[in-house]
Amino acid sequence: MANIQEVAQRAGVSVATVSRVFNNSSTVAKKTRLKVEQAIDELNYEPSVLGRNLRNSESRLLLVLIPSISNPFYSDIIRGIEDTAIGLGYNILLCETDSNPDRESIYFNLIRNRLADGIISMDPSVNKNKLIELASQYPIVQCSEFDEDSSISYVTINNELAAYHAVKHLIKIGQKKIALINSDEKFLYARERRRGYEKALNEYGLKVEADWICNTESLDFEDGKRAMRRLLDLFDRPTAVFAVSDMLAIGALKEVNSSGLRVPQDFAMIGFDKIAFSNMTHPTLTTIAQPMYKMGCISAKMIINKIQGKQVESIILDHELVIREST
Amino acid sequence: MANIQEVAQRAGVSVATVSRVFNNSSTVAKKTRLKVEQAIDELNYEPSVLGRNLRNSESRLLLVLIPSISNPFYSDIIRGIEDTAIGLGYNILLCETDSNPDRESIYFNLIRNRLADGIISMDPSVNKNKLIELASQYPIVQCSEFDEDSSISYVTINNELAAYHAVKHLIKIGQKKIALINSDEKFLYARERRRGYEKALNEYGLKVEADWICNTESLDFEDGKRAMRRLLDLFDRPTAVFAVSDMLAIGALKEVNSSGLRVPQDFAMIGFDKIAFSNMTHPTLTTIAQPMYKMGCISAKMIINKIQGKQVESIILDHELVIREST
DNA sequence: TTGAAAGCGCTAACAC
DNA sequence: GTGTTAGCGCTTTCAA
Repeated sequence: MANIQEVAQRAGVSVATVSRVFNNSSTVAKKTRLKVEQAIDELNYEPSVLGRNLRNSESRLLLVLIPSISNPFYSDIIRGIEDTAIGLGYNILLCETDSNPDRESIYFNLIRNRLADGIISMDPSVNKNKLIELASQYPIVQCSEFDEDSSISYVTINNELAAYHAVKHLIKIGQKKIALINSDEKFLYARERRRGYEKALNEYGLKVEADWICNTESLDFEDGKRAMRRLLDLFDRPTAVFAVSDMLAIGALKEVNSSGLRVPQDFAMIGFDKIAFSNMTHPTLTTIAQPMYKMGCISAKMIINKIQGKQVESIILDHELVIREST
Repeated sequence: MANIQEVAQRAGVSVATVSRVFNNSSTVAKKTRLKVEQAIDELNYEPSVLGRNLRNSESRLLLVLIPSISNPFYSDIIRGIEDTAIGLGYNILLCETDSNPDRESIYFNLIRNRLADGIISMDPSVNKNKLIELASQYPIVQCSEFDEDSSISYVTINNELAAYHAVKHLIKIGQKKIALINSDEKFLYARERRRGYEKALNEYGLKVEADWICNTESLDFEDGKRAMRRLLDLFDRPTAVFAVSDMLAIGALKEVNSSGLRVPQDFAMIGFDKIAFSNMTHPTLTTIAQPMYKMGCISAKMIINKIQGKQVESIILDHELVIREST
């Protein structure tokens, strides 16, 4: 593969001129530019990002940390990030952390190695202290997840209000015995969504039953199934469930279906996230939509602004109730 | 962030010695090594990958091209690639091409820019000629997809045989009217799976009905639904379907469910891929499992061998029939 | 066992 | 408008 030297030689100019042509520096005569462009074509030349980045100490690469790419929740966010970042001349390194601290440090080192210019983190169980420490030296933003007490900028939704709307919808369609399938409340969003759930119940004079609140270990289909099993085994069964994630709701739905109850006639179900699958279940799932694509776009814009030294502010976006067959 | 210079200064040695310590060169005295290691610790030094790579003209980065991260088919493969690659000192750049040639060239340029050392492509609709041209200059392997007439190494399964097994399973459980929901036959795997379908029918004296073969535009849920709708509207309806992808099968299943037919009593369904979601449907989906994780591991090993100049050979792996509720 | 120095490919400051 | 050259951070030869 040709380098800038050979192009310069072939075009009969200096390397500086070749560089100027590539960077659209205006101070190149048309004739010279033409000569150079021809040489570039002939040699099929592409500048080495390595050389350029070393010189400029930037890589134009963004790290995107996610726990698992198999979680469809992240698809649209990532598309938003990619579209925005590529438009602004940055490329994306998708990093699957598996919520594993070792995996995570590998990726953290990538930014300390200057192989990436910034990080967008969507990992809720990220090593908090390390992230905060890193954020004091390098550009970092959080998307969807965030820490209340750190100064890392974020983009997210109002989880409490969204949960409140979900539960209120169940109440409005006549449900009185509403259970909550929540994830581990070590996560901020889980605590917030629980608050929203309780707020709606209180507002309509419904009692919060401890038995009707399940906490799952993770957000998998199986967790949803298990939680639903537990609820159906209760003496005083609920007749509706608000699950804090569609995957949990889909697991719960599967369990309800298997038990012979009909949805929505005998049982109502509402999820959270509006993942693509939530429209493929039988029946389709009512859910809360987060503006994922937009969240991705904004977080990309945010991190790039931060990299370029601009001031950035955290943003809270609106959610939307999507009513489908399950309620 | 400290650089090698500062570490050398602090340790009272030359930069060459610091480099030796970092690269485990044996020719460093214990005492010197200790001094250097202390300086490294104190300054919290991490070598710049940019500098190192420029010098060595390697990046230890692998590109993984996939059409869409939201397709769960790729999850396990990618996990296999990651586990293997990270173990061998390489990091992964996940590239979503959206099957968009423009997107694709961005990533192709990354390797021409020496920002990546090799490519694992899983994109079936990749610009074939460009990929072949690139493969003549850079290390490239194909995973799952491949071209019969190119010399690019690949790892895949025997698609014809797998389809044959799927259809044979339907026949064995008494099905006689078996439809095929296939994707676009511009893809090699689609042509191969069709051959397997026809072979099984022929072997058991069942006629191949043109009406019972649907080709879909892409592999989405909606395509499966549409295809199933068409089949159910036929005067002479099939009573079983082999879909060449779980997503298509799940769409078809949804349509069957909605039409009031019961699965598996009135209608049998078999998919392909064993994506996680195929176990979450109602009823759960019988499917053909590809050894995805293993495919990932092998393709990673393969590309790294290729990068290191070793000879590599294409591999065909075994598949497995997973019988669940839908048949 | 260690150091000096060249050079990987590029950009930008400076000179002409 | 263009060329010369220093230097980004590192590894590796060569010499001591």
